[in-house]
Amino acid sequence: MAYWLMRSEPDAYSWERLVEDKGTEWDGVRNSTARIHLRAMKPGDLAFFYHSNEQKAAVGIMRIAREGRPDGEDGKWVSVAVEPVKPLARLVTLKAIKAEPRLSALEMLRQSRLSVSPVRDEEWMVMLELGETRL
DNA sequence: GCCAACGTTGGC
DNA sequence: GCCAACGTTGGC
Repeated sequence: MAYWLMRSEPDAYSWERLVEDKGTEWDGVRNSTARIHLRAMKPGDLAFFYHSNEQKAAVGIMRIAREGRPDGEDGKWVSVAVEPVKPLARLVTLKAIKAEPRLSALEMLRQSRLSVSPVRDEEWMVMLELGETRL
Protein backbone atom coordinates (compact mmCIF):
# COMPACT_ATOMS: atom_id res chain seq x y z
CA MET A 1 0.00 0.00 0.00
CA ALA A 2 1.22 3.48 -0.84
CA TYR A 3 0.83 6.85 0.84
CA TRP A 4 0.21 10.23 -0.77
CA LEU A 5 -0.36 13.88 -0.08
CA MET A 6 -3.00 15.75 -2.05
CA ARG A 7 -3.45 19.45 -1.90
CA SER A 8 -6.35 21.78 -2.50
CA GLU A 9 -7.13 25.38 -1.80
CA PRO A 10 -9.93 25.26 0.79
CA ASP A 11 -11.80 27.91 -1.22
CA ALA A 12 -11.88 25.56 -4.19
CA TYR A 13 -12.57 22.32 -2.32
CA SER A 14 -12.10 21.80 1.40
CA TRP A 15 -11.80 18.87 3.77
CA GLU A 16 -15.12 19.90 5.33
CA ARG A 17 -16.74 19.66 1.95
CA LEU A 18 -15.23 16.23 1.35
CA VAL A 19 -16.65 14.99 4.65
CA GLU A 20 -20.03 16.45 3.75
CA ASP A 21 -19.93 14.79 0.34
CA LYS A 22 -18.63 11.53 1.84
CA GLY A 23 -16.16 11.37 -1.05
CA THR A 24 -15.36 13.03 -4.33
CA GLU A 25 -13.80 12.65 -7.74
CA TRP A 26 -10.33 14.22 -7.51
CA ASP A 27 -10.24 15.67 -11.01
CA GLY A 28 -8.91 18.72 -12.79
CA VAL A 29 -5.24 18.03 -12.09
CA ARG A 30 -3.30 19.37 -15.07
CA ASN A 31 0.29 18.58 -14.30
CA SER A 32 2.17 15.67 -15.79
CA THR A 33 4.16 14.77 -12.67
CA ALA A 34 0.99 14.75 -10.61
CA ARG A 35 -0.59 12.56 -13.28
CA ILE A 36 2.14 9.96 -12.85
CA HIS A 37 1.22 9.76 -9.16
CA LEU A 38 -2.53 9.62 -9.84
CA ARG A 39 -1.93 6.72 -12.23
CA ALA A 40 0.08 4.87 -9.60
CA MET A 41 -2.68 5.04 -7.00
CA LYS A 42 -4.48 1.88 -5.98
CA PRO A 43 -7.76 1.49 -4.09
CA GLY A 44 -6.95 1.35 -0.38
CA ASP A 45 -3.96 3.70 -0.59
CA LEU A 46 -4.10 6.51 1.94
CA ALA A 47 -3.50 10.22 1.46
CA PHE A 48 -3.24 13.35 3.55
CA PHE A 49 -5.54 16.18 2.56
CA TYR A 50 -3.54 19.41 2.67
CA HIS A 51 -5.08 22.88 2.65
CA SER A 52 -2.88 25.31 0.71
CA ASN A 53 -2.86 29.10 0.91
CA GLU A 54 -4.52 30.45 4.07
CA GLN A 55 -4.24 27.36 6.20
CA LYS A 56 -1.10 25.65 4.93
CA ALA A 57 -1.64 22.45 6.90
CA ALA A 58 -2.57 18.82 6.50
CA VAL A 59 -6.04 18.47 7.97
CA GLY A 60 -7.27 14.96 7.32
CA ILE A 61 -6.75 11.47 5.97
CA MET A 62 -8.40 10.12 2.83
CA ARG A 63 -8.58 6.73 1.22
CA ILE A 64 -8.25 6.17 -2.51
CA ALA A 65 -11.60 4.61 -3.36
CA ARG A 66 -11.06 3.89 -7.04
CA GLU A 67 -8.07 3.83 -9.33
CA GLY A 68 -7.48 6.45 -12.00
CA ARG A 69 -9.70 6.97 -14.98
CA PRO A 70 -9.45 9.40 -17.91
CA ASP A 71 -10.19 13.03 -17.08
CA GLY A 72 -10.62 16.10 -19.29
CA GLU A 73 -12.11 16.63 -22.70
CA ASP A 74 -9.58 14.50 -24.53
CA GLY A 75 -9.21 12.05 -21.65
CA LYS A 76 -5.46 12.50 -21.42
CA TRP A 77 -5.55 13.48 -17.78
CA VAL A 78 -6.39 11.26 -14.83
CA SER A 79 -8.75 11.48 -11.87
CA VAL A 80 -9.25 9.16 -8.91
CA ALA A 81 -12.08 8.75 -6.42
CA VAL A 82 -11.31 9.56 -2.78
CA GLU A 83 -13.24 9.29 0.47
CA PRO A 84 -12.59 10.76 3.91
CA VAL A 85 -11.22 8.43 6.59
CA LYS A 86 -10.74 10.71 9.60
CA PRO A 87 -9.59 14.20 10.43
CA LEU A 88 -6.18 14.73 12.03
CA ALA A 89 -6.62 15.33 15.77
CA ARG A 90 -4.12 18.14 15.39
CA LEU A 91 -3.33 20.08 12.21
CA VAL A 92 0.10 19.39 10.78
CA THR A 93 1.19 22.82 9.60
CA LEU A 94 3.73 23.51 6.91
CA LYS A 95 5.78 25.20 9.60
CA ALA A 96 5.80 22.02 11.68
CA ILE A 97 6.66 19.94 8.63
CA LYS A 98 9.60 22.19 7.81
CA ALA A 99 10.76 22.11 11.42
CA GLU A 100 10.80 18.29 11.54
CA PRO A 101 14.15 16.86 10.39
CA ARG A 102 12.58 13.47 9.63
CA LEU A 103 10.42 15.18 7.00
CA SER A 104 13.21 17.08 5.30
CA ALA A 105 13.04 14.84 2.21
CA LEU A 106 9.27 15.06 1.85
CA GLU A 107 8.41 15.36 -1.83
CA MET A 108 6.02 18.22 -1.23
CA LEU A 109 8.86 20.30 0.24
CA ARG A 110 11.12 19.47 -2.65
CA GLN A 111 8.50 20.31 -5.28
CA SER A 112 6.39 22.90 -3.62
CA ARG A 113 3.99 23.42 -6.49
CA LEU A 114 3.08 19.79 -6.98
CA SER A 115 -0.51 19.13 -5.95
CA VAL A 116 -0.23 15.34 -5.73
CA SER A 117 2.93 13.87 -4.25
CA PRO A 118 4.12 10.61 -2.72
CA VAL A 119 4.82 10.17 1.01
CA ARG A 120 7.27 7.50 2.21
CA ASP A 121 6.18 4.99 4.87
CA GLU A 122 8.42 6.55 7.55
CA GLU A 123 7.22 10.03 6.62
CA TRP A 124 3.61 8.93 6.89
CA MET A 125 4.25 7.68 10.44
CA VAL A 126 5.96 10.93 11.42
CA MET A 127 3.09 12.95 10.00
CA LEU A 128 0.60 10.88 11.99
CA GLU A 129 2.69 11.44 15.09
CA LEU A 130 2.68 15.21 14.54
CA GLY A 131 -1.05 15.00 13.91
CA GLU A 132 -1.53 13.03 17.15
CA THR A 133 -3.63 10.59 15.20
CA ARG A 134 -3.83 6.82 15.05
CA LEU A 135 -5.52 4.91 12.31
C1' DG B 1 15.47 20.57 -30.53
C1' DC B 2 16.78 24.65 -27.89
C1' DC B 3 15.81 28.45 -25.11
C1' DA B 4 13.84 32.95 -23.83
C1' DA B 5 9.54 34.86 -22.50
C1' DC B 6 5.62 34.38 -20.11
C1' DG B 7 1.93 32.59 -17.00
C1' DT B 8 0.59 30.18 -12.81
C1' DT B 9 1.08 28.56 -8.24
C1' DG B 10 2.17 28.79 -3.48
C1' DG B 11 4.55 30.61 0.30
C1' DC B 12 6.33 34.59 2.70
C1' DG C 1 2.56 42.66 -2.99
C1' DC C 2 6.52 40.14 -4.09
C1' DC C 3 9.31 36.44 -5.48
C1' DA C 4 10.93 31.69 -6.49
C1' DA C 5 9.94 27.54 -8.85
C1' DC C 6 8.54 25.49 -12.69
C1' DG C 7 5.56 24.27 -16.70
C1' DT C 8 4.23 25.83 -21.32
C1' DT C 9 4.60 28.27 -25.53
C1' DG C 10 6.54 30.13 -29.62
C1' DG C 11 10.33 31.72 -32.45
C1' DC C 12 14.36 30.29 -34.48
